[in-house]
Amino acid sequence: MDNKGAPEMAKNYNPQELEGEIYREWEESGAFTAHRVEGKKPFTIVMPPPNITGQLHMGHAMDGVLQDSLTRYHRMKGDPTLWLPGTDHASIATEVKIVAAMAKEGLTKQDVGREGFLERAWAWKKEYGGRIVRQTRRMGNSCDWSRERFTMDEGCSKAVTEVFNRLFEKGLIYRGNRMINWCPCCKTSISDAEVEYEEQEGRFWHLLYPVKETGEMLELATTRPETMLGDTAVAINPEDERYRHLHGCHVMLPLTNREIPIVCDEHADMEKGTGVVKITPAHDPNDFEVGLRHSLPILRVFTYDGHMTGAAEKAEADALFESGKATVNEPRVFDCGKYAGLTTMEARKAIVEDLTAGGFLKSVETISHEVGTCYRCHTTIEPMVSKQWFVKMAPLAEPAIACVKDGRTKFVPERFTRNYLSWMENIRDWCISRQLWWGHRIPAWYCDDCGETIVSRTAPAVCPKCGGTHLAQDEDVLDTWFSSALWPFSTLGWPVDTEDLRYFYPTSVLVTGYDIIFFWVARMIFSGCEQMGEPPFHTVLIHGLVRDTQGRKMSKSLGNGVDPLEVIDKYGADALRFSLVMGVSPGNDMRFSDDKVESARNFANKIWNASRFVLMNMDGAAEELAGKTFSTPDKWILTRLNETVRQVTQHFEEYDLGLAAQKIYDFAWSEFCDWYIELAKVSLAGEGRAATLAVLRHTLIALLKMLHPFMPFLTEAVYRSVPGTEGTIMLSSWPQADDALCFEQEARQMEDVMDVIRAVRNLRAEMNVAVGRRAHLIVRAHEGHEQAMAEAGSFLMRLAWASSVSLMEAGEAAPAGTVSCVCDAAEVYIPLGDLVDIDKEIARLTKEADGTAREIERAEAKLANPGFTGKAPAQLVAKEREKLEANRLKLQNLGARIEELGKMKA
RNA sequence: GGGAGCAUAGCUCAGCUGGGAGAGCAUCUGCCUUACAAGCAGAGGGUCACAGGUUCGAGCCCUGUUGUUCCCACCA
Repeated sequence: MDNKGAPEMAKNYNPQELEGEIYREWEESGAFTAHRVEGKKPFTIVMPPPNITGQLHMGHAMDGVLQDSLTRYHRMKGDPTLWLPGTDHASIATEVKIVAAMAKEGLTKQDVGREGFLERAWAWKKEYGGRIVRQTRRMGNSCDWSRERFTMDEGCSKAVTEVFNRLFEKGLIYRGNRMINWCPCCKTSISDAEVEYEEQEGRFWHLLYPVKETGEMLELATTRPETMLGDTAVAINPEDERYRHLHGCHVMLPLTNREIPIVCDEHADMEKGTGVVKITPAHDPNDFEVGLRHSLPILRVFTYDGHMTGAAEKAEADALFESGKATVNEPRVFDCGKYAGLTTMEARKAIVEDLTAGGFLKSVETISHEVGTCYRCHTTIEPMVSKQWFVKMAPLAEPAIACVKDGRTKFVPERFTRNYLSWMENIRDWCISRQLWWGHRIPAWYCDDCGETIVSRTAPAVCPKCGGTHLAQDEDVLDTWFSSALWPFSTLGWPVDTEDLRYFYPTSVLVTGYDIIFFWVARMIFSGCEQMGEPPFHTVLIHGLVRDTQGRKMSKSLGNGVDPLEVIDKYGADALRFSLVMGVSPGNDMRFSDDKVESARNFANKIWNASRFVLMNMDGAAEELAGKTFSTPDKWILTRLNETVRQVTQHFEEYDLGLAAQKIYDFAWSEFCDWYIELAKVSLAGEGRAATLAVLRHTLIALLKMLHPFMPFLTEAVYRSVPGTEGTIMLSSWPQADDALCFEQEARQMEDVMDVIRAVRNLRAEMNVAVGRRAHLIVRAHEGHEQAMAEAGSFLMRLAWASSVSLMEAGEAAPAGTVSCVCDAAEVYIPLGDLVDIDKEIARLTKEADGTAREIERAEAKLANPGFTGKAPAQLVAKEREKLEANRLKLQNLGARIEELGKMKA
């Protein structure tokens, strides 16, 4: 790319004309492609792969902007930078969508079969994965598309198989009958992390179970009376004096006439209710544990699709036992008889009715309690005993805890560390098998002949145990998070020892929302520690959720989601990007509103026009700073720029992107545009033109560079038009703070002049003097500011709308018929003829004098305090003294002026 | 039951290791001043939730209270 001259620039920035073209050029030129440079430390981010369920939403947009900003910043700093993109097959979420889509055609999974279903799934992936990638491009994200991955591509699938085998070989993966969370709607198990608890109103049924030995009625309470058919015991606390006489006794389970034991178990809490609790090992996690401790039968009464079991289910289970294939903890099944086939809710109603009729219901109470629901479909979760694959977590959690505790992995903001640790420290085994079709099929085969389980990297031909050939692969697939857990290294080539893997792993920063710390971040950390020997990233940058204008979560069902593409169409990608970072702080939610995008768009336009001004004046020539003599405004803006570069860089280093954006915004608008460009108009007309052109160019370039990570398109478009620039701004160098371009003293002097200008503007506005009415200014410089004020004339003319400026000697009497303002560096008199009202003028100045007097009083009190002068930093005390002196002087000047006016009046 | 966040201008939010409170939007006034009306120059508007404490000094640190949001937890 050769950047030459300024093209005709439109009066308003028009992003639509530029963005697509610029992105194409970036991509075609290979600017996004990461290159390994031996000896240089890389900066790596792996993109949290969006689900291929649909399209990107605002949350993705923000997530992407943060990552792209960091990526672009590091690329400009010269780090070999890789941002690796990809998508996630999202097993359950996608399957649910496809099933719903098929339902519209009147088809079910069974209708099309596994093969047919997977065909549809891949077609879905092609369509929606492609859409997501297109959206990501439109956001301007500079990811390395040559390294794009998909969780189910060949490499990632190999990684999954490899990890499964390794963990199995180490005994960290096992299969067994355990209590799992069953979603009767999705018809699959889900992990603990996938259960969302919702507060629901429920009932508390107080039941009466007759004790066989004593004939008394034992009262207990339950929220789920329909589970009672599966009760295999009643528990009391061994310490409970109330029931000591019942140790070793039995109850007759109502409606079934089944005799079940009364067991003593710590689980029964004496403080709660009657201290008696029914035990249903097949349908309650606690009861399952109690059942294990007391070797109670596990009796299932629900089918996997939410109905009561009957004769058929019972026969099936019995056959399993008879064939000897039932494994440990395999549940028996109860034939619910008259309730068989009812849904659990129907059964509840019927059972409660029957209990009432039989005199077994004592009372009903309304309560509100937390109910577990499926995070995908929000159906109430049914705890079930089921044969599933699990990852043994305790050994894996250990190093994952250690690396966060010893700081090898840090959370930003830090408070999420505690969250992570408490989860990891209390982790339970992870149920990884899913009764779904879309996903990585579990690499386990079962021998029909001898029942052997074979876990293998490739499909075995014969059973290693019996030599039989009747092998069938496990029907289930893995939890979608099993493959995303490997993302930081599977995407770099693992298990193959690739150069990318060696160079880019561990990655630098992981950027994601706090809502998936448990699902994903935690699992990546323990997977990285286990497979790679070191955690997958050194920093986890956590951001909040994007909410709507009313603070609600954006969601499909509420219909309050905002499509990033629509916003881009209307305001441009840069405006959207900027609105998603400006003023947000790490870890906190933000509200999205059109107002924010609009103001970001306005900012983009401001930059565009400031650039237009600079380029117009440059007229194609690239003035350099070297050898120039700078004016005071030149030195001021260079000093301010220097400070801004320093601060912005620091904010980037600390991941405070919101503050970085804010600093750039303030500098660009309030200092560069509002002041420097206006001041520059003066010197551009005079002999300082070349120097000012050089400073304008220098400052503009630095500003564009700092802004580039947030507004890549605009800054690129302008940068190319700046004479003397080469190539793309993307690959230009990040600005450096430079002490040689720091002029503190002149900068202060400039601020003094700006003060005077503000005071005059203020005065004029207060007196309603139109800009068109130019006025003569008489300036009386205060001691030490004579030189500065002598030089300030031209600036006052232009920025304070003076017709002429004259200087007054210190001792000279103030002119009559003027209004005045008193600043630190000078006082200014403005003859405004008939606009001047001496009484009003006296009142105005008196008010200001009063304020100044109060200010002096405050400072005096502070300085009289030995605590302050003794303990506060010397610099601060000095500053306070300086301020006091200045105010004393000001008060004196104001007093003199008021007195003068008083005499004039008389 | 534990833990965390938030509470600052009318609204949405910033505020770095404590040293006289800021922005955007909205409101009001005056301006098409030759980069920009998507703009310019001004103005008004805050007991920084409440109560204590530490400190010479607290929006910021500590304790408690209230309100609010969220996370975790096997309260049958």
